[in-house]
Amino acid sequence: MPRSSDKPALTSNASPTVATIIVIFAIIDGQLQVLLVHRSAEPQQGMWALPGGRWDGSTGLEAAAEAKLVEETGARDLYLEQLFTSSNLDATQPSLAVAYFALVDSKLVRLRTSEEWPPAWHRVDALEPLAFDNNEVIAQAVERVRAKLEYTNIAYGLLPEQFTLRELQSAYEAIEGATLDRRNFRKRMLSTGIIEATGEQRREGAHRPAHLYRFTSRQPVFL
Amino acid sequence: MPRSSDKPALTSNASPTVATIIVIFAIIDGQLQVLLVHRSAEPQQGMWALPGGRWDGSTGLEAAAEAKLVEETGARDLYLEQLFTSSNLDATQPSLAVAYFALVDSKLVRLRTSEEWPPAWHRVDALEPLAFDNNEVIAQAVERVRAKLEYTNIAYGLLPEQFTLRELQSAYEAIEGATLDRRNFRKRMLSTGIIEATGEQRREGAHRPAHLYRFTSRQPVFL
DNA sequence: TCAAAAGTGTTCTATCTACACCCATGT
DNA sequence: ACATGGGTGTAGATAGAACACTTTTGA
Repeated sequence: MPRSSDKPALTSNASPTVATIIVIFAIIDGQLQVLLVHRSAEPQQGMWALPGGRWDGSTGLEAAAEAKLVEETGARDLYLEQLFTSSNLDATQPSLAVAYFALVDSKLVRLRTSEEWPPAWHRVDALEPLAFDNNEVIAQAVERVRAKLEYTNIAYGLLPEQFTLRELQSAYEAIEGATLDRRNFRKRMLSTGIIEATGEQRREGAHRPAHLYRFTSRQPVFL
Repeated sequence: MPRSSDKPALTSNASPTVATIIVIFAIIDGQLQVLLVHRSAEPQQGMWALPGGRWDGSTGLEAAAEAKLVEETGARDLYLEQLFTSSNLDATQPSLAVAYFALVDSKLVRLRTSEEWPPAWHRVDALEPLAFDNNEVIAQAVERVRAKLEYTNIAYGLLPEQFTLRELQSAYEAIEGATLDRRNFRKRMLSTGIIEATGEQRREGAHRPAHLYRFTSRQPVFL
């Protein structure tokens, strides 16, 4: 889908640089957190920033974002969705950033630890000022995830194959930033049909064991 | 927001070309229609396509899209929103297309007519095969507009400053592709508070005059 | 037997849906 | 007076919100 004009292209003064950046979410310690890297080079050296990198055009955009995601998390087959594209005018040359967001199961993630400042999880509700307009990008991503939680099954990206209803509810509560009623939550989840019981249970601790559930589909589904 | 990686950029093999394309919607003859241009040059010469053009980097992306919109419609201050960005792998060089959609009041539009094949409105529910993946882009735009109609005031983009409830309802019906109950529609619109009576009426034809309404806000508002 | 989390139903409220008649005007 | 579209209210159904006690287990 290149140009679709009926007119010849304008002469470009400088070739734009294109970057992909990713907002990677996980639920950690019952909190919605985002993965940030430490900038070791100018500009904005020393600040925390979203992972990303220059797009070299050798693959599709989404494939490039996915590669970056795998590089940072070691995990595959995660939920990945495009957010938006922004252009930057104050740079010396035209540049674009295509932002994505991803949902990962924190238990599957293995972060790089070799560097002096390794990537780290940060709570979205208490972020320091980040490089570029990354705070704004994250805010938009959070908004999108919150909205989609209501009418899609995207929570599957945050949870393992099997999970208890309590774990699912905790994920919802972390993202919505509110506590939910256990009975109503259960009714809602089961009535929409996005999850189903596996028949198995999990015993842990001095209390009644919890039934395990799975998502009926691990593809994006609208309700 | 250029690169936000902690690593040096990869060497790019070719500079990507970036294009903006716009899905321009209007309600015409009670139908949701989209503005298409005729491709006079290869590739895809002779096919209908979405208006767009190469981004030269001299302005922001959205400003470029807006300029194209003004060029095609002659109208200003319209609703414009980014849809998504797609990359094209089969082109000889890397390319990106950033798609936008716009809502315009058909009465304000003055199309160019000088060319042999001037731009023309086409019904979205009966589109022929278009250039590139434009059919898919339009389908996504329609879906987005339908969804946003439910929980935002974006319909203001399609209507003049003042309008009757019947006109507003017709716009909703054209987009949703369904007929609505007059009484329920009125209650819903007024209870959400997105519109208000102007106090004026409009007489036309041998029947009771209709009250006129306006949107309480002509900025994007979520309900 | 106690502590700790899992599991379960009912009532109330608000919202949405369906539906039919009178009103103001121009011809 | 009649044809045309504008304007209005109510009753039933549905969905969401509030709310407390019993069950199962390990220690």
